[in-house]
Amino acid sequence: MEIKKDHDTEKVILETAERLFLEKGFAMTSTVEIAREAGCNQAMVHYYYRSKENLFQSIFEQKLKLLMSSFEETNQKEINFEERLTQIIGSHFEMIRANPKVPFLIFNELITNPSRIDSLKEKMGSRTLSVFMQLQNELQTEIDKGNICQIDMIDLAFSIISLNVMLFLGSPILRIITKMEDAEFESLIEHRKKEHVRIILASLKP
Amino acid sequence: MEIKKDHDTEKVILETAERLFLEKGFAMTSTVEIAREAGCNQAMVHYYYRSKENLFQSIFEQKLKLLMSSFEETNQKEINFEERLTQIIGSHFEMIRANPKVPFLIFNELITNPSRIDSLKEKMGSRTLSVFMQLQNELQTEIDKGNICQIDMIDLAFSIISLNVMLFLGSPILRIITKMEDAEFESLIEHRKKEHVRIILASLKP
DNA sequence: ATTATCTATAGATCTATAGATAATGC
DNA sequence: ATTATCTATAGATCTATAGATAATGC
Repeated sequence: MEIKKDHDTEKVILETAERLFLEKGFAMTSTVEIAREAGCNQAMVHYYYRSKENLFQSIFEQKLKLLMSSFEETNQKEINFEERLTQIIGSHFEMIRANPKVPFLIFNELITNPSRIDSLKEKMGSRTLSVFMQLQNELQTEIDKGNICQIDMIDLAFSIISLNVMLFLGSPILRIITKMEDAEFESLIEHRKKEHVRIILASLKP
Repeated sequence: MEIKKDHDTEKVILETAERLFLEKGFAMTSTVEIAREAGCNQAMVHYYYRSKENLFQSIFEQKLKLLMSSFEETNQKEINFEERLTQIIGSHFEMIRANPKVPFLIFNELITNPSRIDSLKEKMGSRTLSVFMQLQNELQTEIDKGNICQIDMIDLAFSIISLNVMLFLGSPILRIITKMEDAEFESLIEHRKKEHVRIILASLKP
C-alpha cells in the first residue's frame, strides 16, 4: 500500500509559511524554518516560490483581500439602517474572528515596510468602495430624517474597525495575562460582539 | 576650541536604538545599523549594553511603564464622574499621541515574543490597578444612582483603549493612503479625540 | 524528458567578543 | 590606571542558486 499522495509539497510549504508568518511576522520567519516545519528541504521553498519575499507577498495580498471582502457582504435585503449596520459590524467581526492574526500581519508589515502600502491600495477594490458609498448615502438619509445624529461615514467606519480589530489584536496578550480558559475567552468574545454593536448604535442616537 | 563633549556615546546609542526599534521593531533592527546611525563603532553598542536583547529590554520596559502611567493621573479634584472619565480618556489619548509608535512596539514584541509578557505583568504596577479599582467604585455608584447604564469596568476600559490605540496604530497607514498633510492630519486627530469621548459617554447613557 | 528533491556552497549578513590603541582622570 | 574607542574576527545564521540524483509521465 502506497503512502497517500496528497503530500503536495508546494501546498504544504504555502500553508506552513502562512502559519509562521502569521505567528511571527516576515522578519522573524526564515525559509530554513519554513522548510523544516513543512518537512522538506530548504531549497524547495525557493524552487516553488523563488524568494522569501515572493512567498510572503502572495500570502499578504490574499489576506488583505480577505479582510477587505468582509465589507462586501452586499446583503441587499430590505432592512432598516440599524439592522444593516448591525449586520456589517457583525460580518466584519466574524471575519477577523476567523482570521485573528491577520490584522497583526498587516500592521506589522505595513509599518516595518511601508512600500507594501501600494499593494494595499490596489487590493482595496472598487467593490469595497462602492459598499461604503452606498452606506454613506443611507447614513445621510437617516440623518436628514432626524433618526440619527450628524456623523461622518469615515468616523463611523473608524470606530467600528477600531473596536473589532483591537479586540483580536489585544486578546493574545489578554489571554496570557488573565490565564483565561478557552470557554471563558469565547464568552468574552461573544459578549464584546454585542457590546460593539451597542456602542456604535448608541453613538448614533440624536 | 574643543568639540563640545556632550557627545555622550552611551546616550546617543540608546536614543538611536529607541528610534530604530520604534520604527521597525526588534528583528528588523541590527546593532550594525544602530552603530552606524549613532555615529560610532558597532562594538560600542555591546560595550555599553552587552547585548541587543539587553538594550531592547530596557527600552521596552521603559515604554511599557510610560504607557501604564497614563492611567495614573490621579487627578483628585472634586469633579463628577463624567468629567473624570473625560479626563482619563484625554490623558490616555495624549500619552499615545506623544508616543504614537509605542503601541506598535509593544504589540509587535509581545506577539512575536510572548515570553516578554512577564515583563508586562511586573510593570503593571499596583498604582495602575488601584486607579482602576477606584474608578470601578465610582462607576458602580453612578450605576446605582441610575445615572448610567449597567456596564463592566473592563468593558469600558477595553473600549477606551481600543479607540485610542487603534487611531495611532492605524494612522501611519491612513496618512500614506490618503496623502494627508500635517495640518489636515492634526485636525483629524483633534476631531477624533472629541469623538472618542463622545462615543464613550454615549455608550454609558441609561 | 520533465519535474521534484537533495546536497553543497557562495556570499551576505549579524551578534558578540578579544585584543590593540587612544583618551581621560588622578 | 581606568575608561572609551577601534580593528579584526569567530561563529552562527540566512537567502539563493548551481548541479547532482531520484521520481514521474509519456
